[in-house]
Amino acid sequence: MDGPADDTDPSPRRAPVTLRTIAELAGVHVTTVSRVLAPPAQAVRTSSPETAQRIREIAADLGYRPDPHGRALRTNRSHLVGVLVPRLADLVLATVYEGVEDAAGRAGYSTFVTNSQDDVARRADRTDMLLARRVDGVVLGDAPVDGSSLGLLVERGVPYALVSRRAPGHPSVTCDDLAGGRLAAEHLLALGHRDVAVVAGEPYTSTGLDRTGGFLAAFAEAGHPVPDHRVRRSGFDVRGGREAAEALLSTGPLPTAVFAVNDFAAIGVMGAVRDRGLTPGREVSVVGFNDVPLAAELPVALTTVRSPMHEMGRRGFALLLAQIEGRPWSSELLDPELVARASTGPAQR
Amino acid sequence: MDGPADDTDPSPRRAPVTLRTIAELAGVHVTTVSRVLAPPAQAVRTSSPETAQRIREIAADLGYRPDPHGRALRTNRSHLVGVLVPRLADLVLATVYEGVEDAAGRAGYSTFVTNSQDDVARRADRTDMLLARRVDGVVLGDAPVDGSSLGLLVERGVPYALVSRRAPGHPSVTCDDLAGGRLAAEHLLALGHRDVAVVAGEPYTSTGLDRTGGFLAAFAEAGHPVPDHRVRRSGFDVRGGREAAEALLSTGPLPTAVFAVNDFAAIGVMGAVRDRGLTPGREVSVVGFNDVPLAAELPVALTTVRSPMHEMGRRGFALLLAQIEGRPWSSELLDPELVARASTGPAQR
DNA sequence: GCGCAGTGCACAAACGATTGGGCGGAGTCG
DNA sequence: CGACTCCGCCCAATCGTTTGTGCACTGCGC
Repeated sequence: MDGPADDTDPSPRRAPVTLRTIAELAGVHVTTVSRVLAPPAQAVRTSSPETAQRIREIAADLGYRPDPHGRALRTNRSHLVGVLVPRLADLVLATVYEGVEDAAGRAGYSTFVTNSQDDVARRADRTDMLLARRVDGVVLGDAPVDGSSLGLLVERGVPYALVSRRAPGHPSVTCDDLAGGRLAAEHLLALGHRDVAVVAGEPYTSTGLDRTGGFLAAFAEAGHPVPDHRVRRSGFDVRGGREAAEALLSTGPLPTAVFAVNDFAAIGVMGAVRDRGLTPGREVSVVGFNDVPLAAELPVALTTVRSPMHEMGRRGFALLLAQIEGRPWSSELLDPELVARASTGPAQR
Repeated sequence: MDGPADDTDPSPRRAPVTLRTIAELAGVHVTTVSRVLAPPAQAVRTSSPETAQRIREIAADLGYRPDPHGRALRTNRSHLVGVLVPRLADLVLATVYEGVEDAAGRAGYSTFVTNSQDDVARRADRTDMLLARRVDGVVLGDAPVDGSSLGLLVERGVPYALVSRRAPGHPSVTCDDLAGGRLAAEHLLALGHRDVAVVAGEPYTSTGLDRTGGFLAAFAEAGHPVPDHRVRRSGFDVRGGREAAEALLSTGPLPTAVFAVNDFAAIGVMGAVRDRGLTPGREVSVVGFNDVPLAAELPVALTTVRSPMHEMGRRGFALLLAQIEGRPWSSELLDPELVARASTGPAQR
């Protein structure tokens, strides 16, 4: 269709502008240029105002951008961070990543993001790739709750921060999922629901565990413990939610409400509910988690617990940066918020 | 919660292993090591089998990974490519990106991905950032159909490839969207639909334009031209589809079918249909585009035109790589495929 | 007039990898 | 036995940046 570029190459990748280019034009040594152009913070041995001004003008004219490889080689700082997520096609993690990238960009860092697919071998492989790229640190959005898989990083002394999923003893920024589970429970309790079921997510994730845990604790404390057979593990996607819901809805009496630990799983639950000729929010209430934009737009708008996904990403990067720069830091727990919509209503019996 | 790391730093980021480390252990010069470890393709001036073997063993033992910065500095090749997408939180582009990353990884490249938000200023800013990082090329998933915004790349002589959206005269790998629009039209025509509407996407994208164009052409050729007021631009997300559908459904007689150029927009259309007390697939048929995984899982499974998103990403990278390596290349058009589901049925009057 | 401090630069050595060139030694051939 | 070839390896320069140190000059105080 287009064919190879003809050989009268229009722009032969013109010679890059380096410190030396500028130094020659300004009639000074590269050292001087380097010092002038360095961030003001470390401005020792400064030049005369006129020289500095002249150098800055030339640099701006030529559109000088320091070569990150030269810099990295010399300083042993790549200004690169790796980001590991289960799947980028998962809207939740994609949003978290946007937050990471946002904060990283502001701090002069670039990010590599890659999918681990929640697979042990692949995670190791991708981590290895990131380290080979000499990243300054790693943001992990896919950590299993037992903290396994962190060994390689710890061993190499590479800073890391967990986001979305936490693991005890490791730096993390997560949503307060226990509190979030409770919010969902309190909402359903207030609506009169006593006989409920939980689509609990993957048991190796703190998100699944904590949200389920908070929910169950609140029901137990209210005097309505949820029996084990009403709790079922699931994937975090639509199919996972649907499958779990089908199992939960087909055994014994119908629960009056279902809590799914993820919005997409909740969408799957609604599908299963509808398949049985029922309407979400009437015969069976459904609560999700995360409040993805889609949730508000569904035919039956989804009641859900909003988690600050973007914010988690931003703070996760900040936590990582604090470690990289040797500043004090601490893990964070961000507040969830209940958003009541049409998919929940008074318990019907 | 965790506090700063205590000062008995467990692993002081142990000294990295370089060519010199290996050379000293093997009792040879770094040059020799470098040549032994270079990809076999350029194996000139090779060493004796014994030396090579010894070097390779030491390298493997020490887990040597060449420093990409040193290499980039010397070779002027960073093995880095940039990827620009409108939004990573858009499942379609996230999937395309997975394809790019997949192919890039196999070829020894790493990728920076970043959101342009379809905003001119932001796109320029992000492109600039990518160039500052010295990428070897750029994959563009957000190109406007008029090819504007490509100036900076052309001017700098940086190779690029368009994916998902094409622009005449620029290298691209896209779905044959014209054919895809026709597929949707033929499906509806076969079901007896004559009075249809189109949710057309953004007019600055080839995806919106071509899918709409193919659809309209097929209806016109069948003798049932679609009047202008039945075609409405829209965003590519649920909200955009819903808004466009509300406008289309509220003027004049109800169309018997709606074609949305994107699955999420189609979900919005289904929401609007339902809001009017109608059922998708009965009173109003709905066709989407892309076949995202969610489409099959919806309460009313969505009829849609499948586009090879992952494949587009992989081939897009291959197209870029061919340019980087100076091999011949050409743009590609991948075949779409109709997937009929419950959201379409015979025309009802 | 001399010493001294301070200013404004320059010099040079790294960081890790690649690569053209050179140099001994062994093998080949006449 | 000498010349030539080729093998196997080393030398040194280079990419662009940062940074510790040194040097010349100015101006000041005594």
